[in-house]
Formats: sequence, structure tokens, C-alpha cells
Amino acid sequence: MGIARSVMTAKKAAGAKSPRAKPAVPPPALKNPASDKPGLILDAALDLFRQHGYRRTSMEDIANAANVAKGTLYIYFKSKDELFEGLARRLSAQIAQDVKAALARKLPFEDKVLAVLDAKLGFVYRWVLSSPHASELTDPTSQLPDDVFGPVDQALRASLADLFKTEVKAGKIDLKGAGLTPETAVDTLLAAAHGAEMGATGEEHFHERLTRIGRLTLRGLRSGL
Amino acid sequence: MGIARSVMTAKKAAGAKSPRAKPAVPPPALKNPASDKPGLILDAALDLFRQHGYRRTSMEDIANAANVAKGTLYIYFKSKDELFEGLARRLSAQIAQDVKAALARKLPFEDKVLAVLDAKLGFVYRWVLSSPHASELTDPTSQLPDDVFGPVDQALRASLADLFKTEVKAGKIDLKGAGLTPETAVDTLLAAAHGAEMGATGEEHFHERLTRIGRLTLRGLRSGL
Amino acid sequence: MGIARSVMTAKKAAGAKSPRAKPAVPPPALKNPASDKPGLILDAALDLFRQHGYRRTSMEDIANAANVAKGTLYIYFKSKDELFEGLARRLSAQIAQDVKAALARKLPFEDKVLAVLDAKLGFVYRWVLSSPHASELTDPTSQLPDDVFGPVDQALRASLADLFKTEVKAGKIDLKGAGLTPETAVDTLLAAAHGAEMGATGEEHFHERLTRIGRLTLRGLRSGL
Amino acid sequence: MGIARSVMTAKKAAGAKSPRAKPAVPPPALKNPASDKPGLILDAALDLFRQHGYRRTSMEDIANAANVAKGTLYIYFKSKDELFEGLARRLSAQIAQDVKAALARKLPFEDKVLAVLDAKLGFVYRWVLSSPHASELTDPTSQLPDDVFGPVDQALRASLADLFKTEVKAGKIDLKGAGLTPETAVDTLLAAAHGAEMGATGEEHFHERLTRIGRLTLRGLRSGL
DNA sequence: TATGAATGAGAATTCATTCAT
DNA sequence: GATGAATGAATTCTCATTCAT
Repeated sequence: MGIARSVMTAKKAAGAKSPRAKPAVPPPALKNPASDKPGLILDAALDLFRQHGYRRTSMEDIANAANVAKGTLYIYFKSKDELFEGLARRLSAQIAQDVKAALARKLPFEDKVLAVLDAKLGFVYRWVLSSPHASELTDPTSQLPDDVFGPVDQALRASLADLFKTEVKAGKIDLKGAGLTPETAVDTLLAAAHGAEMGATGEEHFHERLTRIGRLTLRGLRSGL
Repeated sequence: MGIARSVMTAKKAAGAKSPRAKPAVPPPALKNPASDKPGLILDAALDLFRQHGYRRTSMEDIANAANVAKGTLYIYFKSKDELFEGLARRLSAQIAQDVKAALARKLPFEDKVLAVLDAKLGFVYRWVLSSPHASELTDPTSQLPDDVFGPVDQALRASLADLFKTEVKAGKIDLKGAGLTPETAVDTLLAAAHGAEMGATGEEHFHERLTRIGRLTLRGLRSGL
Repeated sequence: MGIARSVMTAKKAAGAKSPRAKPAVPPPALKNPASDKPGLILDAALDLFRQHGYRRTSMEDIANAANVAKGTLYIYFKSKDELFEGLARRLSAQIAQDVKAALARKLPFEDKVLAVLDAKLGFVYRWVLSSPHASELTDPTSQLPDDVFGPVDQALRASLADLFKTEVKAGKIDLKGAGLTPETAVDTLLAAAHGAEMGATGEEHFHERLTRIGRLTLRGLRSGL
Repeated sequence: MGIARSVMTAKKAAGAKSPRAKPAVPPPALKNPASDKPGLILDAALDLFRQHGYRRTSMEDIANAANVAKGTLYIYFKSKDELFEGLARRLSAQIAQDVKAALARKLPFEDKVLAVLDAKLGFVYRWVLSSPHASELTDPTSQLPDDVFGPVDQALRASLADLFKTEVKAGKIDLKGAGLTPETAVDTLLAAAHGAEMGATGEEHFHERLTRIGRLTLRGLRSGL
């Protein structure tokens, strides 16, 4: 089973033009793509976690959904928590890719910032936050090692800070007037954007919010205010 | 045992003047104020949930911490989930009070908005989100009845929308220019503010963020941009 | 709330003529009939035991149904098991009365035997065996003291044996031919009659069976076979 | 542990000639006959249920007696009630076999009827009714699915009815004279026989009763009465 | 690698009984 | 006598994890 994986690995149709167009993840090359056991296991797990939450998904459920024996799970993941960590790592890797792609696109400042926000938050929303059990998936153990999402986040912040600096130099935005440095400005933007998920009722709703938050925040940074 | 309640019910020193001043909760009258069993149980539960999370706090733990027998928990709360709901209701009631107080204060527009945001989010942050197990406390069952937080939220939104309208009439802010109605503006503001919690490392950090988000967002609404 | 007792104590309309007519129990005189607490408790208990079985009826249920506090039950009955025993004693007393009445009636031999069987088994059937939880009511603890039903049974057997002896003397039945003594004949008859309850689907069904068993058994005892 | 199973599966010495001869059960083929886990569990359970009753036998007790872990019980039986149902099914299967064997024996009418009654009721008596907790074993949940004992009972009734019809044709018995059809005659006989269990003090006592009831009932059916 | 039967600590919940008022 | 809050032992059931095959 696993609509999850099929979607997560599906290439989106190419020629999208909006800032939100975001391609997805090329599956890592496998000798026999049909037997990427750990991948299949994670697919099944994601599906089930989203549907029933972490607590109410048993290792047995995952094994059944992945068509492997329970013991097999423990060959690839030392524990249920590590299996979850594996999920987080895969998610993180995919976000990294999407963010990188967004940054590489040739777009005006504001559009690019929105594209980046969408790459990061939209992805998470689609795969995690839109689940009725999102809170359990945020981190069921509160133990995700720093290296799971940390590096991606660092890189993102650095890149956005650079974008901001450029824009400041160009006189388009005025951080000082708002009492901010590039870093605090980025932090503020990301935090605010993160709030878009709050009680969002669907992806459309989420995106409208995200866009409004992004635009309003950037508006507050404009020069000559 | 129970710093939670002592803090939650402690009267804050009166004459605070900063926008962040937070009044608190008049305990409901009790026959024997020294033995508000359900209250003591909730105190113990909140403490433990914050420390160890919902899943890893057993009813036995709660009973021990509250110095009552396991069975006593079930006199006041039908199940572990209902106990959690009780916690949420108490939280909600306290937020409602604080928000109301913030709205009643005589402050300039921006300060009042920040005060309201702080009343709502700061309270939640202090009692829920600052826990390493925050995600589990958001709603372990994804089943909190609508009437727990809904009404408070509705009222808050309505009040903020009124504030905005007044400010629009006074020509101080310009929602149309930002493509917003009072309601979408409030939604955007609240959502953005909600993001302040994201990975905050402490209450100070949280507040700085919240303030920056609030100010930046309001800045984006100013007239004559 | 006690349909049980009202029925159990209700006087049946008088002039019934069939062998099956069986009057019931005059309530013991009480100073204040409205406050026969133990009686009301037993009424409630019987009701509930019949509906939900012994196991699934809690002392709290009984207390609620009897409109007394839980602690009150323990004033009149030392334990749940003793409460049940009280029920059994009341039942036994009522059977004793009905059997006595049946024996006192002026009826031909076969009719009288059937009337006695009905007094004993019909009563039990109506109040115990017709419940879906009969098996639990037969004796939830397997600990009913001998003196609860024993004496009634002894008396019944003795009386029936006398009836048989008389009938033998009159040459109407022939126990020797069937290899029986009066006592074994009575035991056989009672045991067989007892089987009438087996899977009976209602009181009518039960009575047809009981009658057929009685008649067929007595038929097997007829002289000149 | 487990005299239960050893007896229940023990082959009785072959050539028994009395009406009471009881053949037994060919154990289903097992990979490892020494570890029929569900069978061993049922053995332990039957032992304990007979000794202490259903309620007072905990799953833990059963697990200990069967030398398996508590969780193992739930591999084979979804719940305590289903475990009981398993017991009933095994019992039913064995009764079916014994009844079939009794019907296959070449015996005169009356002896065969007695043999059949003994096959059905004697077995139940030995394994269930002779327990001091029989009432709890009759059906602790009042929920045994119809397909557990129903089919066996149906088949038995049909076979006995056939026997009766044959005997009627041969002029040996006279159902009409007793106001019965073959089916009601069978029902009456079975019900009466069922009563043999009532307060039986041991297997001998039970059998005497059963035999007397059977003979007396059949005697009542004889032609030319 | 892969399996899946077996494990057993742990958790939530129930309820007969007690006892201070 | 009457109450009902409080108790805590007992019970059923779950599920992450192990390990012999």
C-alpha cells in the first residue's frame, strides 16, 4: 500500500509557472526499485501515522501495511522511535531539495521568498500538519536529534538572510527602520509563516494564510515607511 | 508536587504597567478551599504532562502526585482523555479572563494588540508550549470538543476586528491597501503570532519573537505605504 | 425501580381454577410499608440482576435503583454475596408458600402433582430462569448455604412421596414395576421436571414442557403396564 | 497441569459393550504435537474454570497454568470470552463425535436412546456440570453464538426423531396415545434427561438419575397403555 | 535477511468495601 | 441509621521487542 510514497516520489508535471510550483523527489537509485524495503516501510508508516497517529499505529500495523514481517522492521529500524526518526530524515531531505530548488529559481524578491516559504512549510503541511494527528507527528518522543531538521533550517536561514541583505543594499527594504537585523528579520518571517498552519482547514486555506502572512510581513519591511 | 497550580492561581502583583501585565484567576469558591480535589488532580496532571508528556504519564503517576488513590481520579474524570479535557477547559477559562483584562486596559492601539496577543499566546506558551512535550499537549486525542477553545477564540477575533475597524476609521491603518478585511487581517495577525512559539527556547525568546511579529505585521498595515 | 417487587408481592386475582393458578406473597407487615429498606433493596437488586446479571450489576447500580446511598446497602447486607443470599432466601420463602398452597388444594392426583411442580419450578422460572442471565443467578458464588433452599426441597419431597404412597395403595400407580421406591420416583420426577427449563423460550413454552414431562413421567408409572 | 486435556483426549479402551461406552477424540494433526498451544491453553482454562469458576479465574492464572505468557493467550483468543467460546466449541465437537458413535452402535431401541442421552449429557456432566461452578460455565456471557451447540443439538434431535418414528412403525411405542409427535416426544425426553444434572452429587448419582429418567419416560410411551 | 510466535512490563479502568461526617 | 467520597487490589488487554528457525 502507500499512496503516501507514490505521491511523495511522484514527479510533478513540469512546466508550472507560479511561485508555488514545486517539483518533488527523485527516488534514490536502487538495484531493484521494487524492493526498497526501508522505503516501503516508511511509506506504510507515514500513511498510518497520518491516519491514526503515532500512538495508535502499532508496529504490527506497519508490518502488515508494508507486507513484511514484524521482525523485519527491526532489521532496518532499531525501534519504533527510530523508525519515526527515519521518517523525519526522509522528510527533511525532501524539504532540503525543494527549498534548494526554490532558491535556484529566477524570481523577483517577494515571489522567491514566498516560494521558499512554501517549499518548506507547504511540504510539511501536506505530509504532516494536514493530518488530524499532526500533534503526534510533530515529534512523538520530543527526541529528534538536532541533526535531523537543524542543518536544513540553518541553510535556509542563511540563504534568506542573504536575499534580505541584497534587497537592503538595493534599497528596496529597510530592516533598520523596523529595528531588525537580517537574521532577526528572517527569524521573524519564518516564525510568522510557521503560524499559517494554526488550525488550517485544508491546503488551500493554509496557502492563503501563508501568502498573506508572507506578504504582510514583507510589506512591513518596505523602505520609506 | 504542584508548582503548576500555585503559579496558575497566584495573583500577580497588581499595578503592572507594561503591555505584558497579566492578571490571573480568582479561584472558584470551595467549601473547603484546602481540598479542591479536581483542581489538585489537574495541577498534578499538568505538571506531569509537561514533564513527561501525555503518553508517558500514567494515571497512577497522577494519582501519586496528587496524593489520591487511582480510583479517585475516576470520580472526577471519566477517563484519562477527559482529565486532559478538564485541563484544557481550565486553561481556556484562564485565557479568556486574561484576554478580557487585556482588552479592558487603556492602551494605544498597537500596545493593546500586543497585550492581547500576549494574553492569549503567552499564557499558552507558559503552560503548554514551553514543555518539551508540547506537541503531545496540543491535543493528545485530536478530539477536544469545539466548545473548549472555540468560544474564547471567537470572542477574541471579534474584539480584535473591532479594534481594527476603529483604527481604520481613524485613518491610522489601511487594510484595503494590504488586500485585507478586518477579519482576514485578524486571522493573519493571529496566525503569524501563533508562529512565535516555533522552537522558542524560553519565555524571553518567545516574547521577543511575539513582539517582533506583532509589530512587523501591524507595520505592514500602516496607512500611506 | 422495582417492577420486580410490585409483581412479586402482587396478589393474583383470586378465582383461578386451573391447576396452574398460583397466588403469591403477602408482604410481611411493616410499620411503614413505604420504607422497607432491605426489601426495596432486594427489589432493585433482583431487577438489575435479571437484566444485567450478577457480575455486571454493581453495588452502586443497586443503590441508585433503590434510591439509597451505597453505604446503606452495607447496613442491611454484609456484602454483595450476602445481598444475593437475601434474594435467594426471599425467593425460597415464596416458593415454600406457593408449594404449600398447591398441596393444600383439592385436586386429583395428577393435577395436584402438576400444580406442585408448577409452584416450585414455575416460580423459579418466572423470577430467575427466564432472565438472559439465569446462569449467573443460579448461584453466583456457588456458596449458598444449605439452609436456603434445602428445607423447602426436603418438605416438598416428603409431601410428594406421601402422595405417591397413597396412590400406590389405591392401586393407581405401580412403582415396583418401574423399579422405583417412592423416594426415587419423586427424585426422578423432580429432576425430569427441572429439565423443563432447558432452553425454554418463554413462560408458555416452559409450561408446555413442564406439563408434558410431568404427564409422561406419571404415565410411565401407571399400573398394569 | 491439565488433567483436563489428557482425559478429554484419552482414547477410551476400545471394545466397551455397555450402553455407556464412550469413544473419544482423534486430536487434529499438528506439526509439533507436543505444542498445541491453543489446546494447552484450553486445557488449563477448563481446569481452572472448573475449580474456581469463570469470574475468579484470571487470564494471568490461565497463562501461568498453561506455561505461556499472558500475551500468548491473546494470540489465540481475542478475549477471555472468546477463550471460553473456544472451550465450548471443543466440547461441542467432542459431544458431536460421541453422539454419532452412540447412534452408530447396534443396540436395541431403549438402550440406544440411553446411550445417546449419555453421550450428550454424560459428557457435559463430566466436564462442566460436575464442577461446583457449573452455573458459571453454562455461559458466562449469555452470548455463545448459535453455531456452537446448535447444530449438534439439531442433528441429535433429528436422529432421535427418526429412531422414534421407526419404533412407532414397528408398533412398539405409541406417541399419539401420549399426545405427542416425534419432535415433541424428543424434546420432552431431552428436556427431562437434562434435568438429571439437577443437584447430582457425582457421576454415579447422575447416571442413575439419567437412566431412571430415560427409562421412565420411554415407559410412558409404550404401546397399549 | 526474513519470519512471526512468544514475551511480559505496563496501562487504563472497575468496583466492593470502608469510614468520617 | 444514612451518606457518598475515597480507596486500592484486581483485571483485562496492548504492543514494542526478542529470538529460534
